[in-house]
Amino acid sequence: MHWADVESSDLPPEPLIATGITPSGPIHLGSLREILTGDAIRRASESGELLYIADTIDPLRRVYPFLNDSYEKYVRMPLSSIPCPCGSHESYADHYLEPFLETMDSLGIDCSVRYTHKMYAEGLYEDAVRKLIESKDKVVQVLTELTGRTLEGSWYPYNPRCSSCGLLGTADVISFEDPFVHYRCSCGNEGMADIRTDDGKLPWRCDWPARWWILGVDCEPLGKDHAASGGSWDTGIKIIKDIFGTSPPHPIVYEWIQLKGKGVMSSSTGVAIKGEDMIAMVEPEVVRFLLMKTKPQSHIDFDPGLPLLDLVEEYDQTEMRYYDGELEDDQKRVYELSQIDGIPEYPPRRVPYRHLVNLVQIYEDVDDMWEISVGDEYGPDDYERLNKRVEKVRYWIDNYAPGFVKFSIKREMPEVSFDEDEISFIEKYLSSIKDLDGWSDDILHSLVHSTAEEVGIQKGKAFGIFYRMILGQKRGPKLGRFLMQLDRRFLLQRMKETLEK
RNA sequence: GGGCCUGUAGCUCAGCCAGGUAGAGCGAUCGGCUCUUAACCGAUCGGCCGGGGGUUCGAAUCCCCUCAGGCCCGCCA
Repeated sequence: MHWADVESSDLPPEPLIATGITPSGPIHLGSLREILTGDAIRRASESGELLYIADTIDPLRRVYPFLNDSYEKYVRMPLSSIPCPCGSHESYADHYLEPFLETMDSLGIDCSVRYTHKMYAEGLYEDAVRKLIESKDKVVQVLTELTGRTLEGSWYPYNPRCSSCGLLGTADVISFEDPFVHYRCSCGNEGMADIRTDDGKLPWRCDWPARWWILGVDCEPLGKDHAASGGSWDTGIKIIKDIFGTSPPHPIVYEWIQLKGKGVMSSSTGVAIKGEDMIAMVEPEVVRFLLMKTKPQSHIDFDPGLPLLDLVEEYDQTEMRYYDGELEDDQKRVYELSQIDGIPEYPPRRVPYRHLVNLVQIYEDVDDMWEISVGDEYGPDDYERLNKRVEKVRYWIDNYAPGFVKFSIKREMPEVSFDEDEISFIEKYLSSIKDLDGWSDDILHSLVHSTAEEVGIQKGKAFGIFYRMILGQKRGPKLGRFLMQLDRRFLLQRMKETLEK
């Protein structure tokens, strides 16, 4: 049974699944794992709802490396109240959230988005805050017991936001006169926070169980950092049981995704691939595939370089086998859970990604590529799919491909020279193919061998001639196939030109 | 010190939850083809399932112990 089906069998038929993020920086593939894990569970359940809770009231922790120094003054201010870094979004939080929400949409994730600053502003937290404040001693006891630390005397299960400086966590609570929390801020301001509004927030360890209680959460994927003993998951369980009197959600602990050779993905260190980047380099189905085929508790070493091609190829192959009926149940399920918008009625035909890496560098224009190279083998229905994949391949080549896969056809004769042997090779080869009717990969390829033998030069040298003449570099794509992709007149013309020099 | 996860073919992993003849992809080798790469097709090679013990007619799978690796564990989230 697929992991998503196993997990959902432990849940009520219509579970409420919650996941969340603090949008303090670019949102990366690791966060995609959280929401996609939730999405898989939702799909595996008969029906149910998936929530994406953006912790927008959370304060900016520090000036991250990707921010400029002007953000110093916003440290400790809620992300929803900080100006957008680029100026075109409503807030700092939206700046990072918006592209990610678009990515989630492209991935076919059906969820409703909640913003914690709005949840507080709408008064959703009122009862929870009151309960926690009234049970303060009990809360302190839980946190002390489970975390093994002692809380400061000034600790309070509610952090007011100072009405003067706008910062969170800088005020000491003096008293609670329902529904107002009286506080004194380190900036000198004294004020009152209304727990029915977003005048303040709960500290994380209280906020999390409060959410479960308020929303009635049945299931929540959580990163392994939360799951460590004495962590916020442990304390959350105890708080929801003892203070709110209900049960905690069913947890699904997921492992981190590492960037091959660079360590764990993390927004704050910049070791990360943004969600947007993922769907820019491969189809969204492939992104889902990566996460659906891997159990949440296994860590993933993601390598966006050459191994990315293996991933795409594996997806294509799984897809073909799905329609051939060759897949085992689990693999079938992986394929189904990887789809964006239902399972295609007919098997989608895709030009192999690996092959496109070459074609894309030969043809600037997709229509030329279609016309000259792939159109014969594929039908009109495949054109749109090709077009999309070509965009992905281009993005990959520009951003993640290793240098040796890159080349460009030189429209003008490159600055290269050839010795006598090479010239006579070109002459012989040219005269062989000039009047040849049936060009094919094999013929062009084996002709290189036979011609090289006739002229008496090394074969490696013979192959190199073409790359130097056409690409201006020593190596290039597999030759027979490559020459076939070129415009025939261009190839002949280039060879003649070389001889004339 | 505590927690979670992972050790299965050269590499990446599936199989473990519901015990019943050890799998896939990639790589390698060979052939197709006197044949560069990052293509294709076919075949072959490759593993006392980290180690030890237990349960069982039977263990990669369940239980206990052990070794190795990864990550997490002040506050905050």
